[in-house]
Amino acid sequence: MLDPALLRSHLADTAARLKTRGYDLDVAAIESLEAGRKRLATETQELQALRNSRSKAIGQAKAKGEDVASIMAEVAGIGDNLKANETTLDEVQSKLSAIALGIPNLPDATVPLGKDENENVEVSRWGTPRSFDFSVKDHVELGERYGWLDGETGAKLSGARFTVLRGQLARLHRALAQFMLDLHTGEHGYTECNVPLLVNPETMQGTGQLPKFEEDLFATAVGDAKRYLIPTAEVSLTNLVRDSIVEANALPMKLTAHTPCFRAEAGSYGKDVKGMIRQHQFEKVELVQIVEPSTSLDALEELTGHAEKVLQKLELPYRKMALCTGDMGFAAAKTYDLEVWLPSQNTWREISSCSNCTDFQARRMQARWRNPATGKPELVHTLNGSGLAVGRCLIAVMENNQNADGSISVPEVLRPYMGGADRIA
RNA sequence: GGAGAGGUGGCGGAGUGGUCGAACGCGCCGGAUUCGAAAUCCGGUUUACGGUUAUGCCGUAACGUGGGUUCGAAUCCCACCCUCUCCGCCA
Repeated sequence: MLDPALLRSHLADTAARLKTRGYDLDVAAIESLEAGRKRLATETQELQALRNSRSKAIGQAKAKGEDVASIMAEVAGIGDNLKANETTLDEVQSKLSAIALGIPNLPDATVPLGKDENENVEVSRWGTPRSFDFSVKDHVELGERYGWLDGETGAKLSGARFTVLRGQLARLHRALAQFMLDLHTGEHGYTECNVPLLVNPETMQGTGQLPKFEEDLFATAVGDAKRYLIPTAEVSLTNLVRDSIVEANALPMKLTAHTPCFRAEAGSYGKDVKGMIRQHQFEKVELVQIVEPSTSLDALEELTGHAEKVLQKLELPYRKMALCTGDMGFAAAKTYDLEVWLPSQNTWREISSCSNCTDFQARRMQARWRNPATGKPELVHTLNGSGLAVGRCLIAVMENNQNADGSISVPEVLRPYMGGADRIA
């Protein structure tokens, strides 16, 4: 959520900034609702003040044993007026808040302007795509060869976009997740968390998935309780500080978790249908930081570096992209994507997305810290990033490390997790 | 699933219809005392929104959530959520 003050006092400017990310703010609707809200709020408060003072007078009169009939008569009509006013005010406020919950974050000033992914800016590149002296296979072919990767059975069990992994490939998948967690906890200072995968609607609203993107989520309903499967551990980790005030010395808070992620992938029909690039269920090691507002831009650089470190240690070539205003996610003020090289597609594919959400999620969550300078609770800034998507990372390792005979070399850093094996076949 | 207890300010904990935004204690902040500290004493110590002759003052709202009764609700009624204890079941 944006600061409501922006919608009251700097509406035109805010609309212009949102326009750069392709969002059309309904300025006229907000102006008229806002005018009504202010008038109704003032009137309601005046009526309440009147009622309170009269009621108090009744109490005092009664205490002295005086007759209260005349005051009672005087106050009789207030209640109905007040109720009508409050009802209308509630309606106006819920309309305003429905609008507010649907407005994306404002882009940071350093974000390149652009309308879609074609205008993202390459910031840096690491490693060199390997040149093969044989014809490269994609991960599906490499995986099916040994019965490691089985999309057909996945479809039998659950439908399209589900995959079964077996044997050495399943182990390599686990090794990747373990390696990532160990790296982030051991060298980058993150605290490992094990978090709920099913969360309530309040939690989903806190990070911005609800109310706008419900169709992207898998939902469950047991009795009257509605819960959603997390599309990313960002949801659970970030909401750890929902409705709380953290002390300054607890910041920055650096959290990581390895979880399955569930995405409905509505609207992506026909995209990446083959293999395990785009699945309804995949695993990810997530990085989240809760920081003091003044440090969040630096924290984004740091957090992105932590994700990059995984790729570097795995010796996978990648490039770092600064997303343009038109391509950023709903909650993000600034985002870097990491794209890994996939030989079979002869292109770069997203494997991590690291965002600074500034106070956007914090405001939705009422997540605050006590600023020693003011002594007051103030909103924190939240950041998140994939470090990394395990399934896509597995694909990248398979394809980049494949040998002419179809075997796959195990990256040095994963060997301890693979019983010392240097290749799987 | 059955039975019971409870949800109040940073924490503990009073408060069962009328100056209750809320006693008291702890914690925290400022001051006094002290060479300094401890102890002691005095004062202060929630948040949001609105208005202001604004480093202050005034109004409104908030005692799990949402409704209801009432001139007036932390207090009474209803529904829901959550926590705890015991029993059952269970990885």
